[in-house]
Amino acid sequence: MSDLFQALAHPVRREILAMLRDRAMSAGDIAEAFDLAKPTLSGHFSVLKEAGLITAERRGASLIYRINLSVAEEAVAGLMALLRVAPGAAPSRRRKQAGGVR
Amino acid sequence: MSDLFQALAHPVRREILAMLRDRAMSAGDIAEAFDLAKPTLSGHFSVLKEAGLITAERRGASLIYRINLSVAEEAVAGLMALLRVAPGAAPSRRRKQAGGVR
DNA sequence: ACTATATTTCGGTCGTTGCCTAAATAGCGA
DNA sequence: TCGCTATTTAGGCAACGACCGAAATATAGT
Repeated sequence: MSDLFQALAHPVRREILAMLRDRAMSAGDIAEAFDLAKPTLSGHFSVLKEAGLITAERRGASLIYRINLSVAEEAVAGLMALLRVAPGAAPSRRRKQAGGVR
Repeated sequence: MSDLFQALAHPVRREILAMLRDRAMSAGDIAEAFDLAKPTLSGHFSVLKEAGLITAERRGASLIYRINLSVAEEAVAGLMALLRVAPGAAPSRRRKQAGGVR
């Protein structure tokens, strides 16, 4: 779970996930979308793969990356569980929350 | 949005949010739950407050922290939008995803 | 005004992350 | 096998984040 949030913490990695959400792409194609060196992107791929958010498949000389939907959903579910917010929750209908201090 | 994910990236901060989800607590009370120095926790509070995830209210010499549900929901909504996963989504009913590479 | 309590701000250390260039690896076609 | 393309690994450096102890600030009570 911690790896998941860690992976999601970097804007470039989130953008990569958003791109892969549309379609599978090669490392090179993804890299072209950013103004960063290829090795830097490769490092980001590594973090995402380690977290399980993406998978790689070799196709010729290229590596095709795809998003792993089940893990992505796990991330969302984990965050919802942590904050205990309902899915389609409207502007917070004030679920029961113990007074605590006040 | 980036501040939100950044704030959620640290396990201690996530735990703080989970605690505050139950009830509002003073800085000291929260600090007691961790084996960390007070200044360290104070730094975490600062990050969470900056992200809008918590708010502080002074009560005597103490500072009472509360979670900000609407921002918490915004975080969940943001993650769902990024990954485009449905809320109660079962084990991924394979939404349409362009073939892209194959 | 002084003291005690609660919390933050300050200054510094240390490990990690993000980025780069250069070099290594992997696959493919001639 | 050689050469070409695609991508990763290695090495190094600057910036950042997390942590601590000490000092500063804020509030309340005496």
